[in-house]
Amino acid sequence: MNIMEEIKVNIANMIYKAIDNNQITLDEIKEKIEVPKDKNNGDFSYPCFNLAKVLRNSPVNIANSIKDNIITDNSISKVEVVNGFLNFYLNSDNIASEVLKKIVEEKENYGSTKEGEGVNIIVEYSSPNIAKPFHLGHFRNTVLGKALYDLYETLGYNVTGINHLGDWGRQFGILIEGYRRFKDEYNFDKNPLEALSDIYVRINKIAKEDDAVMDKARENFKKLEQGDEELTKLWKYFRDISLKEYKRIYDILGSKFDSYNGEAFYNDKMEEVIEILDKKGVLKDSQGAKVVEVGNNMPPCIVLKSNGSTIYATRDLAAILYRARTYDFTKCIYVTATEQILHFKQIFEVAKYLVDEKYQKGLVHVAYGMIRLKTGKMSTREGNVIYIDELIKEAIQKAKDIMTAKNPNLENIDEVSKKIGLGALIFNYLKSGKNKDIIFDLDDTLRFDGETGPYIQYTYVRTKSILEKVGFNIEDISSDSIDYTLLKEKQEVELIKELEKFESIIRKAANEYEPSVLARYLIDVATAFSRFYNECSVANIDDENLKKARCVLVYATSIVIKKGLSILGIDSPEKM
RNA sequence: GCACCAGUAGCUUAGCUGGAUAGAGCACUCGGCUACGAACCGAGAGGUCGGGGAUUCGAAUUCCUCCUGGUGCACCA
Repeated sequence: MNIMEEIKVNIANMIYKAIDNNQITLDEIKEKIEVPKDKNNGDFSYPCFNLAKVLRNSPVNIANSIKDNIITDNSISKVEVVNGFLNFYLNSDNIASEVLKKIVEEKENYGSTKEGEGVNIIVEYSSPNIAKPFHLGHFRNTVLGKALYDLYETLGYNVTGINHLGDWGRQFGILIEGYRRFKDEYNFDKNPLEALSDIYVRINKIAKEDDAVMDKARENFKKLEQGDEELTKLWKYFRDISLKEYKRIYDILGSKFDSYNGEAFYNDKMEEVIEILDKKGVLKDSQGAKVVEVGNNMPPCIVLKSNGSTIYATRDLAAILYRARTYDFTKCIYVTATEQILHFKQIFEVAKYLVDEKYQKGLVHVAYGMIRLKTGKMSTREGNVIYIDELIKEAIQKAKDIMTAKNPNLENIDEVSKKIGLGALIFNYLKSGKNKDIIFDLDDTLRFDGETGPYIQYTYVRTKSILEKVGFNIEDISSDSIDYTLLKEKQEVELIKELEKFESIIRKAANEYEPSVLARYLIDVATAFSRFYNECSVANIDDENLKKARCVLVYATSIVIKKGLSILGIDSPEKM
């Protein structure tokens, strides 16, 4: 339990004793205690309105009576009654030393816990359909999934990242058809993925108007599924080209995968799924296809198409079975766009028949909003997309331009501009809730001021800059020798309270599958530090004891920012 | 038509297990570099929390209804 949580429990106990009425339980009190939005109303607040009925008295009288009877310890500096709220002000001396001692002791491990030890979690993310270049949609997915991966890992879980490549399906029948027709028109040595994608766009246009082409595509895929040698070779070629290009981008983004087993991997694992479903008697014929009813106003889940072919749902079901056996997961998280909500609802229902309840209940779909252009939805087939490669290049170039203007003598300017450019890009896609659709706007995406990645990175650079100037080294200090009660300025206390939240923020972000919680928190930390920085000098003061205490505070801030950004997939440069 | 998501300041948004004056950032106006880095900080202006009803001592938050936008609704993934 972290520091504030302990204090909250403590306060609940004090109120419980002060009320001394057996109609109110300790848990009820604890549940009602809240953190006031306005800091002027204290650190914790207990609204007394709901007591009015039980105690047959006015909220204000009740609050006053609690205030008169309460016995506080030295963690509380003041109790006040305002409009029926009982407000508690904490003794900041205690918090300062508890928080900073903890950070000095734990260093880079601050914020990490072991609560997930021995628990297996799968995060399936990125999962691009191969033969298509990486675009903004993939980017949002990849960045979100990577953050979830790291959030759970920080909480001690044993996390497995799976890239469920879209490397199977009728689209390959189409692509093969296109490749046969147009391959001679392209230079596959130079930019193979671009060539493939162009072919894919072209053949799709033709297939749209010519049913014969679509029939041919279906036939191709059917053959591929049956293991046709020539087609398998082609398929492997497409896959290799694509994966090579994706891995280049994953490397840039710092995302890690423990498995690239995509849909094709399950080609020989679907038969068992069909058998199990059949044995359980839930497989039904419907208009020539084999389906499983899932109820709840949902259309049935198609498991075999009327031509006997499998479908993506079949592969996802095979994956659930395989993963339950292979990874013994407690949670299996799927990161995809909102369009697939129905699909996952369906297969999660069907999973009831395949795996134990433990696994079925652990299936989680994390859906995120679409990224659209001002002109409408992105579509590879329509050739109307933002390619991530180009966007990254633009971001890095802009960072470099700014740095050559502001800090022309910086060493490693290329390396740093890469970190800043990517920081801006990644942060932009993680800072708001995942449910929100995003309408792409280049100027907005590449902002560097205000609530952005570079703002937080800049704050980190300032912490390092101070520590460098005073020659601070964490290894040299012993925490006991430092008087943290000297940190009394408003800005110091606020900053310390922000740093204290780190662990509970990580937990909240993970529980809600919402990295934006962490992203927004880092803005708060950076803002609190900037205010401190503006008001409280560290290097230029005479009081050596105060200087030491402030140095630790600066150090502690640097730890939290660097680690927080790293979870989001953003590097912290030492200088910029 | 049915289901899910979203609608908060000019723009991007936080707050949504009900609590005190709805917080930020961008843009705008004003102030702060002979300063540990101004990619910063402070102040100001800007809000019918999509509309209407209900529940409640109290609603941006819960419920109902309507409007707008997005997405999905059987052999694509």
